[in-house]
Amino acid sequence: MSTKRKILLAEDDENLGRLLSTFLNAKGFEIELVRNGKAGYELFNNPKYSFDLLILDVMMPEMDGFTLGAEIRELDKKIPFLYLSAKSMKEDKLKGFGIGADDYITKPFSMEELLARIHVILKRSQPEQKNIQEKVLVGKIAYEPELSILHLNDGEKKLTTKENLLLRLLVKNQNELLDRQAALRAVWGDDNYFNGRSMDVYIAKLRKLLKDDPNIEIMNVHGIGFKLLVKQ
Amino acid sequence: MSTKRKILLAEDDENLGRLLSTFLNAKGFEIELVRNGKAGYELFNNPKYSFDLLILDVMMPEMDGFTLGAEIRELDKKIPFLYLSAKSMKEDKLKGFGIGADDYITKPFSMEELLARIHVILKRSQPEQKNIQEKVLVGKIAYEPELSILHLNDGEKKLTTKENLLLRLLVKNQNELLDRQAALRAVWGDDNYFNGRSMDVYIAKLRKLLKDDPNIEIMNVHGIGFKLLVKQ
DNA sequence: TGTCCGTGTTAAAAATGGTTAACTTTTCTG
DNA sequence: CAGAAAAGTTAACCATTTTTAACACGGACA
Repeated sequence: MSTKRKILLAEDDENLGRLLSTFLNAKGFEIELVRNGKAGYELFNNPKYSFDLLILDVMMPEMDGFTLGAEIRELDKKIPFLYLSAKSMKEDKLKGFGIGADDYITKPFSMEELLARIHVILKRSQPEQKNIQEKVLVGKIAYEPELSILHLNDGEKKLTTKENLLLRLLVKNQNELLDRQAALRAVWGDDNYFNGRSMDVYIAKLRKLLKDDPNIEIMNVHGIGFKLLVKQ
Repeated sequence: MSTKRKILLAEDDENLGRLLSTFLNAKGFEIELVRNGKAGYELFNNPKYSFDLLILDVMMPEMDGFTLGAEIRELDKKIPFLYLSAKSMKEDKLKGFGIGADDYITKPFSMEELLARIHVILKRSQPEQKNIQEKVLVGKIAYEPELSILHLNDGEKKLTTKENLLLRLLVKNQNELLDRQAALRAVWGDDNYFNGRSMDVYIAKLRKLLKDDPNIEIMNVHGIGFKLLVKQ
């Protein structure tokens, strides 16, 4: 659905840099790591790159984080950035916020807290383009997940909540395996036997609906899950 | 230019409450102070008030800050709130962010830092000014929640108390899910069976009124709640 | 090759929701 | 204060959605 968020990480401590980079990568972000302020500025300025968020260490060689943040803020009034710093004094924090930072995290911190704070910032800074209009094409069939509508040959079909949740998952994993248990937890909240049977019923319903396009098939992978196949 | 920002402060510590209240007041905010979670919920829910930001203590009598935050988040997906807490453990912070808080500040903290963080939050959450104003446009229909008036094609319609409370909630969560139980508690005070049926009756009434604009739809999410869809 | 387990399918049961109208309570007004 | 009007609740009935049951089938594997 949504593309990967890109983060510019400026951190001179090799270990911390690698650690953060790996962690955030595993959490679904794309990370560019630089080791000093100057490199950070140049990468930010490089038109080949564009970022959703910057994470800046305060104490760095070449150019410190405060200076870097200030220069970047002059170039871009909106781009969110946060500071990581061992400097926990009130004055430093206020300086950071004064420059226009969105957060100021003092070391040591937990990775999870950093992640939570990143999510807060991204949530608030994304233009909240509620894409209610969004239409996806599944083979020849138009599908509007937000509105739970499937455009079939003989008119629109309004999907029920469960039909919609399940189809959305399948579509998200188009041509890839959708794990049975994962789907159950996502749609039914729990993967017990009865919910499993319920899901099988819904798979049958969706198959009937999707018969509209002969190139679509919901394939079962015995004991593992389902795969929404869209040929050619 | 812009009117004073309104903050709901829920803090049971008399001293801290007074201190914060005075400080933020001096900084140009309008503060409503309550001394426990229940009072906070009621004030937030009171249609005579509307806030730009909530500051919640975590440990409070009657209803703790985590519960309060969670209940409020069900009623309003957008309103920013932050926690103040003596609990500095990672798990508590993550719980706070998990509920949907915009920040989690551990005591003791400096007033200036709090102020800086408030500004960050307000800066980022301003654009989409979702807070209900004098007049809101729901699709093509003008709605004045303060006056309980809906401007329809064939003149004004004065809403009843319940109609207005329910519509106001739906509008606040435009295009997002409004949880059934949360709505019941907010409008009827209790989510028993009969109130549920009553609400269904009111949903029907609102649907009839909103038929004026064919792009508006109150969608049911089976067993979960309702969603006011405004297509465009 | 027979037996288990997971899946396909259909039908019926159960739960939830939509709507209308009767009924009760509250508010207004002469 | 009585009666009417408005608001809100409950009841009844029907529709839709979801779950459960029943039976059939087919692949995996001893």
